[in-house]
Amino acid sequence: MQTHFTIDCVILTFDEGQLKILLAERNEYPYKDWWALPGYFVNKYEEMEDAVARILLEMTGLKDIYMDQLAAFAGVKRHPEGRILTVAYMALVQMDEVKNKISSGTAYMRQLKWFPVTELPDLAFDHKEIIELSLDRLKKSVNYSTTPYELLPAKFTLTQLQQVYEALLNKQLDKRNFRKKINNLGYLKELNEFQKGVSYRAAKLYSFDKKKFQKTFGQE
Amino acid sequence: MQTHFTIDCVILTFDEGQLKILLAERNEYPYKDWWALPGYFVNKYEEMEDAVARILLEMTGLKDIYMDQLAAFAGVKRHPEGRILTVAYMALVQMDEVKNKISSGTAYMRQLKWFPVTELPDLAFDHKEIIELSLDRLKKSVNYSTTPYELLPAKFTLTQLQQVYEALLNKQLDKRNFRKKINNLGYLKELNEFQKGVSYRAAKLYSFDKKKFQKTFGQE
DNA sequence: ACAAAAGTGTTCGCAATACACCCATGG
DNA sequence: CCATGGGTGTATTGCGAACACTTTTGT
Repeated sequence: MQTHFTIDCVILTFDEGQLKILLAERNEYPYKDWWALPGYFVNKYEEMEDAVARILLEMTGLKDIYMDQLAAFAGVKRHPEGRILTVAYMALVQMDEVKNKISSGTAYMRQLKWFPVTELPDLAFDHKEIIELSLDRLKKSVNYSTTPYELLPAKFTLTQLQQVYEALLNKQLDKRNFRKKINNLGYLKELNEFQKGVSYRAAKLYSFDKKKFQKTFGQE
Repeated sequence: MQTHFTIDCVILTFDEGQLKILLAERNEYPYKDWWALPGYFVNKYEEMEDAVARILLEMTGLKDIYMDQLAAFAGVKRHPEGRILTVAYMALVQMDEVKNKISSGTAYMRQLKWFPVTELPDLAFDHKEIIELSLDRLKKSVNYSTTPYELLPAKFTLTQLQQVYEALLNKQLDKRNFRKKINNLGYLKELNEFQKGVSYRAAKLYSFDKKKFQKTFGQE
């Protein structure tokens, strides 16, 4: 009547025009040497939310990141020792904020690496399925949530925003239509600042006004 | 590192113009005499999906019903014996098909009863939260899924369909606009049959063409 | 001057909304 | 003949989709 209980973390970011996911190379059986989602066991007297934060920190070095529950996976045959129930959580992070903080503080994995979601390696357990579910969920959330802005730095160009949309929706968008739509959203602030360090016309920077978003959407 | 593991079932139907949920009166501590979602423990070597079907059958007498995973709930303090992780599943059923089959085959609960979701009793554990999550999820699915038709008998009137939409969305809809929209969906079949036993003009019956729905929506 | 990406408007069709009356039936 | 719900159309508005050229900047 009891089961082992783990948390797995789907950590996504946007980098080099692509959605990327953070994977760990396992250093333990089963699936030694395979790539897998960062995850570990929940402690006996630990609240699930606390476990999520702890495991995220131990496995990746990241903290203070909001994680959303995806689903529970509980195949009896997932692991030779018997059922391991895992609850998958998903987080969106900004590459700039995170890239120097990533570190695996555990011997249970050998290294961490970002993979474009379009070029995933073979994955341990049912982790491929978990990732696909998370991408599906994200796709549905693009137009109703803060999803795109969680993947971008605080100041971003409209082209970057469009690339995020395109990566999430997995299709190309028309530039003029996209910008028209974005203009009507009402929760983007046009800054008087421009992109730097590019060898072509610098784009204007925008920021996301979370308060306005919540007012117009009534929470989310 | 191990946890108790249960399944809880959110079973919804549409009856007397209202969304209703099937609840069980507990006959065991903790929360003896409280109303709760039908649910029970998963066996050690049992796949989660099998457990869902078994528990649904044992607790309610229902079988061959598709259940969708909602989420996992795992508060350490939910139960005096320590953590009980529960995975909540949701099903939509048609009252006509189901009303004579409902029976609790377990001493662990005293009776089963349908409650309008707008008039819930006090609930055991965090079951209120689970129900609210399921209603949220349903609301989002109304326009993109077969949700409304799973709650209705095979033949239904447009007014019934509108009532289902209204109950799910929790707001009133305009009759003419609703019917126009429904007409454009393309996956409803107008039958040459009429409502019976009403003391006013009988409404035409319609049926849901699942194949057409899947063709136009590409699965769901 | 060239390469690269920024930025910008119009037209069309569809879908959502608002809104009120007559019709058919059973009792 | 009356009560009850069934059934119907039009005008307006906003949004999504299609579509191509000029401007700015750094090198």
